[in-house]
Order: sequence, then structure tokens, then C-alpha cells
Amino acid sequence: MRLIRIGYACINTILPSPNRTCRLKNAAPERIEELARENLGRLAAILEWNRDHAIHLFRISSETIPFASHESVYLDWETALAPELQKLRNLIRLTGMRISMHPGQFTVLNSPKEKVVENSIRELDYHAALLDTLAHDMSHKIVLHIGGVYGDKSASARRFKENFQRLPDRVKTRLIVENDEKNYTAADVHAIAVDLGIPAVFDIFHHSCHPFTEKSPIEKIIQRAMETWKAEDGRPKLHYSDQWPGKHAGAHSETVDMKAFKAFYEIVRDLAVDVMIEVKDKEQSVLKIYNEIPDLRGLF
DNA sequence: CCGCGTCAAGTTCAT
DNA sequence: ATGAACTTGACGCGG
Repeated sequence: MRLIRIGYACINTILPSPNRTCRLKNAAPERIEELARENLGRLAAILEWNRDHAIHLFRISSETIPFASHESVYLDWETALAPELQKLRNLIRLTGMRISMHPGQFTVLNSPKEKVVENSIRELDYHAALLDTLAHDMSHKIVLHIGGVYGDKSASARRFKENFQRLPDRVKTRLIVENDEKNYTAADVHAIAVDLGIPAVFDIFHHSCHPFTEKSPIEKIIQRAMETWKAEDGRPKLHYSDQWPGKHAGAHSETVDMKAFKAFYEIVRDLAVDVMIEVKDKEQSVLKIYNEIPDLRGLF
């Protein structure tokens, strides 16, 4: 039996933020370099904390290198920050932890606006470049939503697939696609993933907000998503969150609801999957889960 | 020093 | 029309 692994995204609530940035008007290369160096140091501190708490998954913030894909800002960060990057690479390799990234809402590969697509391709290439410097193998992924619908979902899905072909190879080999809470269902995303030959991430919370029409048991949906993953992609990934009570449907909760999580756990407990926990209190929820389900803690 | 308006970028939906 | 939400609030001006 293999146990699932869990992790969290972008920040640790008890450590300094690895998302320092500045305003564009202050974005001189020296300033960016200084901020990025501090972000990488803080990221190392988070990964060390994760190692010490047996947390194996972490999503690295897209803001680690500020303005990295902005056309009016240039910094050769791979050279300038080589020592900091080397330290992180060693830490990741020695611990075997898995990292990922998830570009922000401005990355829309299927936009009808050419400029938006170009910006998105550059942003995705930055994500691939950073992951390449931090981890050699292709299990460290870039998670992306399909994007907008623009009144015609099938045409927009087709445009996503066409624009995927424009991506550099280093992005294509890391890109995985995720269902969202209002536009593209798990079934939509699965079809696109199969057509492109890339993995699909199943987000169970988004699915609960936006299920597809034919009722399919969660077990079956997860099974189908897992089939899109090849050996070199690493363990299939799932996203988990709960609804923030009282807020609009789709608002991520403050913390994991253990009753709901245990129900989810019963479905996935024997699967070789990695689960990203997306809640506001971050590592606190991971620790809470470890306390309630001690079997999950000891896998490092 | 602190409060709070603003910040590179897109799209959708609730109000 | 406007604002909130999205994987993550942080910056920095004005008082």
C-alpha cells in the first residue's frame, strides 16, 4: 500500500514571505536582483522547514523573481543568483521533495488577443527556466488552467491546443492542466490533456463548484486523471480545498475541514498520488492533517 | 512610523 | 458599472 503525500502553496504563515516585490517604476535590475536573492533565501528557509516537518510538496510562488517575464525589465538572474539557486537545487535533490509552480491569472494561453498569448508564453517560459534551475527531472510541474471561454468553449479549447504547440519544449514537458471552478470541467480538461499528451490535475473543490453533466463517481474521475500521467511525470497530482462557509461558491477556506478531508482521504488513501492543499492557513492545515492522520507524516 | 491606496498583466461573475 | 476572486498581499507614499 502506498500512502498519499500532501503539501501546500507559496507561503508559510510563520516564516517571512518569499514574495517580496517592488513597483515597476522601481524595477531596476539591481533592485530586482536584491529582492529575488532575498526571496530565494526565504524559499530555502521554507523548504528546510518543510524538510524538518516531513512535508514533501511545495508550490513555488510565481513572484519569486519579480518581473521575470516583463518585456521592459531585464536581469540575467540565472547567472546573478547562481549560488542561491545551487543551494536550493541541492536541498531539493537531497531531500527528494517535489516542487511545482502555478502561473497567475494573467497567464491565458488561449486568449484571442495575440499580445496576451505572447506575454503568457514568456511567463510560462520563465516558470520552466526556474524549475529547470531547481530540479532536473520532469516531475516538477507547471500547473495551468485552460483560460477563458469567450462565448465559445470548443473554439477556445482548440485555441489552447494550437497555442500549446507554440511553447518551448522545456514548457511543454512540464505543463499540466487543471479544471477550474467556472469554465473548464474535469471532463473538458481531460479531453484536452489527452489530445496534447500531457497530464491532467484533478481539483476536487473546483469540481464540486463546477461538475460536468454526467454524474461520475469521484473515484472514476480520479482514475481517469491518473491515466494521463506517464512515469517521467511523477506521481499524479490532485488539488484539495474546502468551501469558505458563507462566502461565494469557490472561495477557498481558511483551514481544512477535517471531516471533509477524512472523507476525501478514504477515497485516495491507497493511491500513489500527491495532494496539494489549497487553504489560507497553509502549513498549519498540513500539520493539522498530520496530527489527525499520523500515518501521513512519516514518509520522507 | 503607520495607514491605506495602489500595484504588470485577464477574465468571469455577483452585486 | 464596479468589485471580488483567482495558488500567494506587499509596496511605498503621504501624513
